Amino acid sequence: MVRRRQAVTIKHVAADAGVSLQTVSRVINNEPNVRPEMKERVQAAIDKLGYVPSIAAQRMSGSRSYLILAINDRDRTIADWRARLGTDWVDQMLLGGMLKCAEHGYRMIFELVDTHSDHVERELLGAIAALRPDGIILTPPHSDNPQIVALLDEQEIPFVRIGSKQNGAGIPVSMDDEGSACQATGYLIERGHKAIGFIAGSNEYELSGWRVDGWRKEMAQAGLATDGLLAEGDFSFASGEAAARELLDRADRPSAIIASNDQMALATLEVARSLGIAVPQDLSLISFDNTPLVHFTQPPLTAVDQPIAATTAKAVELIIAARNAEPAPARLTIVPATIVERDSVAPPPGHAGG
Amino acid sequence: MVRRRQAVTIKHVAADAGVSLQTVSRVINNEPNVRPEMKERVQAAIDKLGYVPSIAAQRMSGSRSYLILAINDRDRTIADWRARLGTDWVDQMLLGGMLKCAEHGYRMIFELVDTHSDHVERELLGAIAALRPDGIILTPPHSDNPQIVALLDEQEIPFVRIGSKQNGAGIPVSMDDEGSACQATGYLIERGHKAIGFIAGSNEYELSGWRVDGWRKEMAQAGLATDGLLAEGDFSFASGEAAARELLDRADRPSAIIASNDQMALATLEVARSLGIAVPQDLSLISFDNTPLVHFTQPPLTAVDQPIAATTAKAVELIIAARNAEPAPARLTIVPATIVERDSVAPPPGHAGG
DNA sequence: ATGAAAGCGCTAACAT
DNA sequence: ATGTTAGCGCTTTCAT
Repeated sequence: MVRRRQAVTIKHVAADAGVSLQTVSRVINNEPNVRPEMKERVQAAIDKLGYVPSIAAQRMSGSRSYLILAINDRDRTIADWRARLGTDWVDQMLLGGMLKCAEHGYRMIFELVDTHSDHVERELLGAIAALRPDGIILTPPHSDNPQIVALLDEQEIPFVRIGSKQNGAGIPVSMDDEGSACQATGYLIERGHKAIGFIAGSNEYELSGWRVDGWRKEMAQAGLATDGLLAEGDFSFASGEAAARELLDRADRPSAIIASNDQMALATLEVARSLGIAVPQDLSLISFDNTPLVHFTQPPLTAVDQPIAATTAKAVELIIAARNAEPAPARLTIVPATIVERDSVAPPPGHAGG
Repeated sequence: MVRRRQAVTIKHVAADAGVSLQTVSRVINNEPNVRPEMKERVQAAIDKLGYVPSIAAQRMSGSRSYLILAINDRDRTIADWRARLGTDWVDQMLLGGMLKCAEHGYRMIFELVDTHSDHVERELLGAIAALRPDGIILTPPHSDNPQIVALLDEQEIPFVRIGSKQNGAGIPVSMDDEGSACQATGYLIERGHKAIGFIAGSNEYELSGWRVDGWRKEMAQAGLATDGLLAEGDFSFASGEAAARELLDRADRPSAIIASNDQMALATLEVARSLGIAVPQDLSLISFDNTPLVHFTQPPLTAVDQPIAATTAKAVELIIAARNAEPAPARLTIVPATIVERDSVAPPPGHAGG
C-alpha cells in the first residue's frame, strides 16, 4: 500500500486502473454493469493505493452520507454522565449501534438534543443540515415527541423511534417490556412464589405501564391475585423506598418483589435490610434494566436485561434497509429481553424442595 | 424560520440578502472585509431561513470538516461495554469532548481501532480518508504507539496524545498521576498515618510508575519509610487481592493503603473484610480513578478522581487551537486531579483527636 | 469591500 | 458494459 500525503482520490484509482471515474464508482458501490475482469482490476488499484472514498464527496454528489445520527436527551444524559453512577445506556447504544454501523460501512454520530426546549427544531434541523445523515435514531423521551417526529417526517429522513409503540411516522422499535415482565413473574411463580409484589415506574414513561401489564397478565394466568401488591414508584431511589416499605410493612407481605428498575430494586434491598428481611431467603427480588449496579449489591440482583445494544443494532439495520428502499416492517419490531440470573431469587420461605 | 424540504443553501441566503455567495461565506466564517451593515443583513437572512452550512460542502472546498476523531482501543472498549461493570471512561470522554466540541461548532466522532492488529494503518487511514477530520484524539495504549504516531505525523493532522508524557509528534496531554499520588499520600499523612502501603498497577502502563513515584516522593518528604510497603498488581481484581494480602498479612501492617485503581481497591476491601480488618477504623483506603463502583462499596471509597472529561475537553481545545494555527504548548499539558472524599479514610487506630 | 470563476471528489443522468 | 457531462454547496483564488 502506497501512502501519500495528498489523499488518494477516485481519479488516482481510475488512472491507475486505466478506466473511467465512473467505472471506479460502480465498483465502489457494487453496481451492476461491470465485467468481473474490470472489477478485479479496479479493486486491485484500490487496494494498492489504499483508496477510501471521501464521505463528504459522496454526500455532495447526492449519494448517501453513511452517517447515522443517534439522538439522546441532553439534560438527562449529561446528568447521568456527571453523576458517575455507572448508567451505561449510552455505552450500550454505542456497542450495538457503532458495531452494526461498521458492518455496513456506516458511522454513528452521537448527538444530544434538548427535548423540552422551544428550539428543539432549530437544534435538530441544524444537525441535519450540517451532517445530512442517512438516518436518525430517536430514544425516549424524543421517540414520542410529536414536534420531533413531525419534523423528521417532513424532512423525509428515515428514522427509528426506540421505546415507542405509537403509530405514526418513523419506524417504532421496542424492547419487550410486557413480555419480560411476564417472564420475570413466571420465573418467580415457577419457584413457588404466589404473593408477588410489583413496584411500578413513572407514568411519564409508557414502558412503566407495559411492565405492570405483563406482571398482571402472568399473575392472572396463574390464577394469582394482585390486590394490594402493586406499589407506585417513579424510578427514583426515594420512590422505591416508599414503595418497598408499603409492600413490606404489611402483615401478609409478598414473598417476592419485582421492581421496575434497578434503582428501586436497590431501595427495596435497603428497606428489606432495615426490616431484618433477608434476601433471598425471606424475600426474592428481581429488578429491571440490569444496569451495572446489579453487580455491586448484596446479594447481586437477578434482573431483566434491557437489550439496549440489540435494540440499537436493530434500529441501525432498519435505517439502512430503509435507505436501500426496502419496506419497513409492517408491524412493531419487538426486541426480546432475557433474565440474567444472580443471587436475589430463592423459593419462598417454607417452600418444599428449595 | 421558514422550513423547506429542499435544504437551504448558501445560494438561498445570498439571494435573500441580495449579496454574492462570497459575502455570505465571509459572514459565516467571520472573515474580515464585510461592512457591519452587510453582515447584519446576511445574518438576518441566515436566521430567517434557518441556514446551516453543510459540513460536507465545507470539507469539499478545502476548508475544515469540523470533525474531531476520538480513538479508543477496540478490544478493551468492547470488553468493558460487554462486561457492564459501569466503567465510564467513554462516557467521560464524550462528556468532556462533545460539549467542548459543541462550543466551537465542532463534532466529535468516536472510533474504535485495534492497536495490536497489523492493519492499524489501514484502519486509521481509512477513517481519515473517509472523514478527513480536523484533528484526532488518541488514548492509551494508542497514545504511545509509534506506528500510529508516525502515521498521523505524516498526514499532518493535529493530534493529541492523552495519557502520554513522551516527546515526539503530536501534543501530549496527561492527567496528573504523580501529583495526585502525592496528594493522596499527603492526605493520609495529614490524618496521622505513617505506614502507608501502595498497590502498584501494571508496568505496561506508564502511569503506574508515575503513581508510585508520587507516593514515594511524598513519603520521603515526610521522612517516612516505604520499605515493604509497595506491592505489585496489574490493575486486575485478582492481582489486587494478592497485593492486599501481601500487605495485610504482615504483623506490622500498614494503617492505610493506596490502590492504583478502583478494582484493586475493591479487592483490598474484600481481603480486609476476610481478615476482620474494619475499613476505615482499622485501615484507611484510597483508590485511584473514581469509577462508578466506588459508590457501591461498603464503605464508599475515598478516591483520586481521574479527570477524563476535563482532559478530553483540553484535548479538543488544543486541536482547535492547532487548526487555527496557534502554536502548541511548549511543555507537557497536565490536567490536575482531585480527591473525592467518601468514607474509607479515618485516622489510624489509636490516633489522638480522630 | 465585494463579486465572479474555478474546483474540491464524487455520483446521477445521459451518452455511446 | 463503459465513458462523458453536469452539478452537489462551499471556499479559494483572483478580479474589480
